[in-house]
Parts: sequence; structure tokens; C-alpha cells
Amino acid sequence: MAEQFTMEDLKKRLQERQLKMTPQRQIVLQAFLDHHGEHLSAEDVHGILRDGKLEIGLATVYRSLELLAQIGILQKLEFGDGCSRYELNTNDPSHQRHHHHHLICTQCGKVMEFDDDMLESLEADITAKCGFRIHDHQVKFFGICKECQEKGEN
Amino acid sequence: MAEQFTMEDLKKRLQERQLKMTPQRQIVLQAFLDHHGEHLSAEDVHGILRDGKLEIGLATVYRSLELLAQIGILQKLEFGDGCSRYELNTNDPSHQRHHHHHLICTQCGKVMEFDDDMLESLEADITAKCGFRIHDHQVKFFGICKECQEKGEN
DNA sequence: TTTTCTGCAAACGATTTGCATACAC
DNA sequence: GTGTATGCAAATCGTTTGCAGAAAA
Repeated sequence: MAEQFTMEDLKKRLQERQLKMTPQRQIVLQAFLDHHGEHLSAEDVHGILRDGKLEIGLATVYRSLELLAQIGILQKLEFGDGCSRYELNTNDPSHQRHHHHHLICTQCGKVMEFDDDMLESLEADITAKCGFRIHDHQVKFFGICKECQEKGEN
Repeated sequence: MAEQFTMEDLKKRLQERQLKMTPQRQIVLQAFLDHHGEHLSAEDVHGILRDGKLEIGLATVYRSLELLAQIGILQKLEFGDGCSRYELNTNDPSHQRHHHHHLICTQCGKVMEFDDDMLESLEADITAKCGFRIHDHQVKFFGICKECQEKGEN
């Protein structure tokens, strides 16, 4: 079963790599825990923390996001809106990756999610044919969301 | 059968939209025809044209790339290397999209391609469940390419 | 105490924009 | 001729970096 990351998980992963547990790294993770399921940019995180009266330098936000992605707690995403976004990974003890794809509406820009693990067979196929050892995949679908379709019918 | 775009295709698509056929737009398309299968950035295209003694402003390259993508001749790609890249679409008269996925080596940064049209069933599934009308998809696989695996074994 | 981290401000690089001129139609 | 496109340079915006001081281990 997929679970959420805790501060303890963060501490453990940092210690394993001789990295330090700092309040800044904690509050960046906290922002994602408080905004579960959202795709936050560095500016988003900075604003969320600022609103919560938690001061942090923007450069530190950038550094923390990259670090949290490197140690597997966050996933870096590119939706083509001019900035990198991140989402919380699932903390799955069985090491099974839990995948969802992103549905990007080309009209209103909304990003929805769709759960699916159907690409594993495709990955096996690619490895067999190309010798490419796959660690991860990202799938983006572009189209028009239900709401925009309904608006367009008027 | 998938075919290449020609200058006539470009002219036709421009005229359909009251846009003008200019030498700059032609040479940008020509750069992609001469570098079939490559993923070119704005700087790449600018350099290719400059090497061919074809002067063009960098801003015009950016504007042409965006325009060619909008009229369906190019496909915009994001590989997370800090710049947008474009590749030539296939000009398929039967309107069947011809898909390939990108395999990105996280070690050497090389981008390979893998032909596959297996996501159509997944698209139908998404449309049925979410009412999202899909126009296109992009799939990126991250992993280690064959060569980097062999180097790592030493 | 030693090493790493933070915050600030400056630097950076890709991309966009304003505007006068040039060109396609 | 009319409206659009180009080229240039300046502006913009997300992101990175150098460095001195602060904090974790």
C-alpha cells in the first residue's frame, strides 16, 4: 500500500547520504504534504511558506526541490508552462512504483491525473529490443477537458 | 504511409491561415528537412542556418518554430535540458498519427527513439472514464542506455 | 570544530517584446 | 498599398552561483 512520506523518512534519507536535516528542508517537504496532489513550482512553494509566515530564501527553495527530487521524495515535472514543477512521490515500501499520467488541457491549461500501470509491458519490450534499462517514465496526454468541451458547445 | 513535409505543404498551411510565406520560414523548415530525426533547439537551427550562410535573426527563429508547431509541421519537445526542442512531424495524409517515444539516458543525456502505437487503447480508456478528448500524447522513458551500461561494467 | 547549508545579490541563459524598417500579397 | 514579418536590442523571467555568515553534526 502506498503511504505518505514523513519527516522521519526525510531525516533517514538525508543521513544515509551525509546530508543535514535543516528546518528549510523540512518546511519545503511540509508544503507538499499540506498540498497533496498538487504540482508546485518553486515560486508556489515560496509563496505557500511565506503565507504561513515561514521565511525562506528562494534560492534555498530551488536547492531543496532539486535535492528532494534527487533523494526520491519529489518527482520533477515539465508541463511546458515555463517552469519546473514537482509533486510528492508515493512512499511505497514494496518498491513498486505507482504511476499516474498527466492529462493537460491545451485550452485552459488544467492538469488532471489518471492512474495506470499499463506501461510495464511496454518497458519490457523496449528493454528487450534496445537494451535500454528503464528506471522511470513520464506520460503526458494533450487534449480538451470535459469542461472546455462543454463550454465550446455553447 | 508517412511522408515528409514539402515547401508546398508549408505554403498551403500558411495560406489557409492568412499567413505569409517568407524565406525565413522556408529555411527554418529546410533545416529540419536536412536534419531529419534530430531534436533541434532554436540555437541549433540558428547555427545550422548560419553555417549554411543563411542569415536570420534569432528572434525570428523562435517565432518561426512556434508558428511551425502551431500549424502542425513541428512537434515541441521538452527533455529537461533547459531549452525547448522541436522535431519534424510526419505528414500523414490518412491523418493517423505516427508515434514514437523518447528514451532519455539519465547518464549521458542521449535521446533515442522507439516506435510504438500501443497507447491508443489507453487513450480510449481515458476518454471513457474522464471525458477528456485526447489529441496527442508524449511519452518519455528515463533510464540507462546500452552504451552507458557497458561502460559501467568496467 | 568541521563541514554543510542558507540568504542575498549578482550573474546567467533561454525566450519574449517594442519598435522601426522591409517585405509578401 | 496594406498588413504582416523581420531584425535588432532591450527587457523579462526562471534558475543558478559566489560568497560570507549561520547552523547542523
